[in-house]
Amino acid sequence: MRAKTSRMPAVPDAAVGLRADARQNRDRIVEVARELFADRGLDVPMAAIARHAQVGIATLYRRFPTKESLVTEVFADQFEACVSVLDDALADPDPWRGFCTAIEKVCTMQAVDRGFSAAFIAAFPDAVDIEQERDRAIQGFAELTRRAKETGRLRADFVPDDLALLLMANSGIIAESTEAALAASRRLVAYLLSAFRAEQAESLPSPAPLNLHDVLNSPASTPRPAPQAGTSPGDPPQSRSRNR
Amino acid sequence: MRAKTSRMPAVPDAAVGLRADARQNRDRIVEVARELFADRGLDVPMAAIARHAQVGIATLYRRFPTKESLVTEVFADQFEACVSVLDDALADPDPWRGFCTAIEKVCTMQAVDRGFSAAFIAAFPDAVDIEQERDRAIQGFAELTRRAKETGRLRADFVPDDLALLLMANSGIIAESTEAALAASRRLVAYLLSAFRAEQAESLPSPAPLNLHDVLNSPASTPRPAPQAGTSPGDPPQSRSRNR
DNA sequence: CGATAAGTGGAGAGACCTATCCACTTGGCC
DNA sequence: GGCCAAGTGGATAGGTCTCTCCACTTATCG
Repeated sequence: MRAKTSRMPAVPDAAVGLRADARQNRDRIVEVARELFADRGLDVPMAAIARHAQVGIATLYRRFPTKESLVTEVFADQFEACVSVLDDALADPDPWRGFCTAIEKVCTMQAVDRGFSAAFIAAFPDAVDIEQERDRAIQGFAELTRRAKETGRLRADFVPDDLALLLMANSGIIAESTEAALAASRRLVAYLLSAFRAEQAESLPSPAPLNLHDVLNSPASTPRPAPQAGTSPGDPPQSRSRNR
Repeated sequence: MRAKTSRMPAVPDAAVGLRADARQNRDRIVEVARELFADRGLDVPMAAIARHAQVGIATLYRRFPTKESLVTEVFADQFEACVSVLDDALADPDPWRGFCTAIEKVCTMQAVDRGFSAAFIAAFPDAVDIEQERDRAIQGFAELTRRAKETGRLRADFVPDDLALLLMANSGIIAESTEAALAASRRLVAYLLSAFRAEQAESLPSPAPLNLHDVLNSPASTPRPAPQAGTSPGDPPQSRSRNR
């Protein structure tokens, strides 16, 4: 399975029939977008991306019809990196160590890259090939969890969905500077890994509050226009005459 | 110190010289705002708040010249509730138990109220009276930490600023439904409290990554216009002639 | 009861942001 | 070289949002 080496750009699939200059532009767009997303978060305006990539907005939008599609493309390989972190973890002869380092690595990636964190937690609503990877990742982590429990180092009442908990918690750690975020994330992860160890099995409250599948998929806090409490239906004017 | 009973509206200070009807409106605005913030987050439009409170936007803005001021007002007493949670904790004869329940309570408040969570983490840039309370809270928590360590139940390398870590992490736990968020938060807190116990003192990475004082004060992820990557200075057009 | 300061609603100014349109350019094949 | 499909930039439409302005209404006090 997965014959292709799968790592690095390797022609992003959608950039095949493009004219040379067009492709160069496309590449620069993605590159610039990745950088901007990383340190300003997902809500940098499309205009800023275009400007930094030195193309017109139109060009940007022809290549990526919607902002979401750009986000998806940009983070597709970041997600793949996560998957390969998991592969490494599964390959580790010591499952507990694999478990710990996998979590540490992914959380570091999250802490270092604002946009990645947001995109990761938020939405890959379409992204077909990602969807596949995602399921593989979930299964892989379940397997890793099982093995780690088998060694007796991971507490028995840990559930794979707790990873969702951890990822969301870690995503809350967003400091002014990247360094601070990284340090904070590291300490949080250290605390949590310590809590995951089998030794102190003080009973935990509920078994599975958040679903890992959802966290890695459902649309959530993406650039989407935000909850919207305005003119939307279900917001009746409610009479209460006064004045006039 | 703090002679006044301090709990419940008790005339919010700024609503003293108001005409009867005006004051009624003001109260309704705050009440409605609290509800909306709680379940839709801080970015409900001012218009929606005005509509629900059945006043014109102008009224809303005369009472609260800026959205931030409304947010501040709304969460001032919620913050006070936190402070009193801390007082309770300090009054507990068992410091470790006080420590745990204080954290549990505050995190529950955060999980149950989207807006509170955001406002808490985010910004009280002006709010003079809050500032005072905040310092008191920080000192109080430091004292609680000290006592809890003294009992030997809290690990020695815990630092008060770790509360900032915990609060930010907990704020990352925002699910679709409030119940899910609550359950998730509870489990996260349980994990973390377990990690805070003295027994497993596996060494932690860095001592103090986030500053509690900043987390409770500095402007951050408030409704503020968002990072802004657009026309702002330091975003040069960068020549790269092509076309035209 | 009336005068008047206090209070009010809603239109709209000014910023942003995503996304579209269209007249113009240019790479690449003959 | 020249043709033309492929590619391009910038103006702008259309949507939000916060906050301002001003002509009108009403509580309150003598």
